Amino acid sequence: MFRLSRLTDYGTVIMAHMAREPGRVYSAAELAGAVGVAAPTASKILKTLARKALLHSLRGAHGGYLLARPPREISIAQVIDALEGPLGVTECSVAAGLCPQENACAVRSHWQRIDWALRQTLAGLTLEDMMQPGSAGMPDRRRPGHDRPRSDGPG
Amino acid sequence: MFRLSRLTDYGTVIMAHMAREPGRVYSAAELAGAVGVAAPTASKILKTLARKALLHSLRGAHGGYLLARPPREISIAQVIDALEGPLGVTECSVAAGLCPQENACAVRSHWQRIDWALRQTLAGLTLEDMMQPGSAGMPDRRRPGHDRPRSDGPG
DNA sequence: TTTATATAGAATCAATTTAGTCCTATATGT
DNA sequence: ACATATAGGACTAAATTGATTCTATATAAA
Repeated sequence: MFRLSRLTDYGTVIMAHMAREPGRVYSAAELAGAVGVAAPTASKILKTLARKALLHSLRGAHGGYLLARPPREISIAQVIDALEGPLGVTECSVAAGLCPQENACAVRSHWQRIDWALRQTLAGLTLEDMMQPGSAGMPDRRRPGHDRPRSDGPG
Repeated sequence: MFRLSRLTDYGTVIMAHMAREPGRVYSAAELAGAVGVAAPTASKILKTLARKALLHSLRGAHGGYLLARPPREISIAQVIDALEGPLGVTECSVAAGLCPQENACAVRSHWQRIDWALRQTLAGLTLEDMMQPGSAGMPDRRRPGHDRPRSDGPG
């Protein structure tokens, strides 16, 4: 599937929601309601994000969570790292080689390049970007009709 | 983990191996040995790739598989599509209508854009590229997947 | 024609991963 | 003291994945 886990997906939505009022304290229950996930699930995600220092937490009555930094200083790459560990397209692109053959080694270096490109994309996208609806406010968007990339093959 | 499945990983290695002699017919058993995966596993991957028309298959004695097109005309994006379906970073970025929050969700369009960028990267990388050693030789190697033998035998 | 080889495809089984929930401890405002 | 809220871990259930097995079919060669 090549997918993020659903918890990570929720996490980005929660973070984007919080980014709309950066200084505010949100309780787990409130955020669960706002983004439409079950309370224990939201709570689990928030605990992880707090442990990874992307959120600050306040315990006790009227406690909750708030962004540890301004939205423009929190990247999607950081959120993904917090919720599912170092990103990598294949196991061997992260850990030591799995392939006994020369050509397999060649494959590995290409995966690593892909990882790098992907990381660049995700590291350049911040919560500030993510909280804007649609594609209107995208930092480096391409306009339709200009600069069309080559298509994906025989399709 | 944001990873390709291991079968897809094997698939790319198998395809890269086959790309070294594009016109040649390889049996499943031979390829299994060459890349170091169990024969039934290689077979399963090859069947799928053949069904998706990235390989041609020849049945019967001295049968096997060969690339359906020259290596430079087969992209990694195509291999991934064949082995794990349409790539997409999140569920909602691929299929509409799964998430009740869809209309209100600010992040969806951003995921779609990331999908697009990733696809461009993978569509631009062909088997011809993959079979060239990229940069570094690899210091250590290990056998893929099957260092954990399953005992299904007596007992 | 028979036999050995090899893929097609479905079904199955086991292991792992993920999602979701629950419980107890601790901190804080009223 | 009490109500509220997070911390952290343990636990269960479900989905996904990896790997195997079985039957059918096609082909080359004896």
